[in-house]
Amino acid sequence: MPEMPEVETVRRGLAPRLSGKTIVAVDVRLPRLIKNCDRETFAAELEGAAIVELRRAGKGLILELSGERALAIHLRMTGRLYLRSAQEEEGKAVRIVLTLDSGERLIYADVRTLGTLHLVKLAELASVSYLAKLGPEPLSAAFSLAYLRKTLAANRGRIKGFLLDQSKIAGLGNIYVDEALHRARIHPCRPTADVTDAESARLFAAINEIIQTAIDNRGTTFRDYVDGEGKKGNNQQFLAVYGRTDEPCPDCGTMVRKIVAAGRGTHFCPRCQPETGARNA
DNA sequence: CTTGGTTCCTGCGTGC
DNA sequence: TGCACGCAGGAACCAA
Repeated sequence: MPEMPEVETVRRGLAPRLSGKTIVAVDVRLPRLIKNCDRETFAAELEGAAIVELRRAGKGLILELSGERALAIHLRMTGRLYLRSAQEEEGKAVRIVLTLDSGERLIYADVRTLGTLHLVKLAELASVSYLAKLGPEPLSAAFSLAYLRKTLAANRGRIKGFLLDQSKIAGLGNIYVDEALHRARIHPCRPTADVTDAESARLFAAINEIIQTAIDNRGTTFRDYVDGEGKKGNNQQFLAVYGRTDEPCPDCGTMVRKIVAAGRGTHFCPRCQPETGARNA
């Protein structure tokens, strides 16, 4: 499940290897992944296009092309974007292949086929729904403690759903939300409006630390994620609660519990993250 | 306006 | 050993 650190790792790996190359052939094997045009238009517009750069916005990848075009790619759950030489095997569940003038192939693979591709004019990138309403990103200047406090106070839901909402904070997904809440010692079902100043300060630091560590470790491979070279991440060994149901909390030894919150599997330590939140005040 | 529930999709783990 | 079933979850969509 690629979140911001995984998508950023893919971007960093691929960007220097894609810049300046030209797409010479397009092989669309699953057209339904292309959301805003048919496969013929997709192929016709991409063939001959040069790659200017690869950018990222939240969990989205944006391949900026010559001719004021852009290809927006969202990996969703099991999407993979990686480069293969002409000789290498293409891998499994390959859905779209872009062959470059170097002979390399930029491969989009996706087991569960929930990923999306939008080919748009550069000026119309904001019309891609998931790019239109992104909040500030962790580690950016726009993501400040003041912003977090103000937005938490204005929201009426619970903290787990709030942190998953890309319009509030861009780039967090289920793994890093659980990890950040654990580090901040906040119960996932806590109403956002009840979060104290001390807790919001802990949460602010936790989000930035968790995301920075995950980027440093080239992302978390829980099941499917691989980087632009097809390699797994290293961050999974540093997870405290995600995927560790009934294992001891690394901080206190209490067994990690799993519940459903905001419709997602949610992992937390009942001792470090008590329901009231008053214990650590 | 907000927020919660449902749906999409397929491989894998579980249990009988 | 084989098979049915539930689960994984980001975002669109709909309903209240």
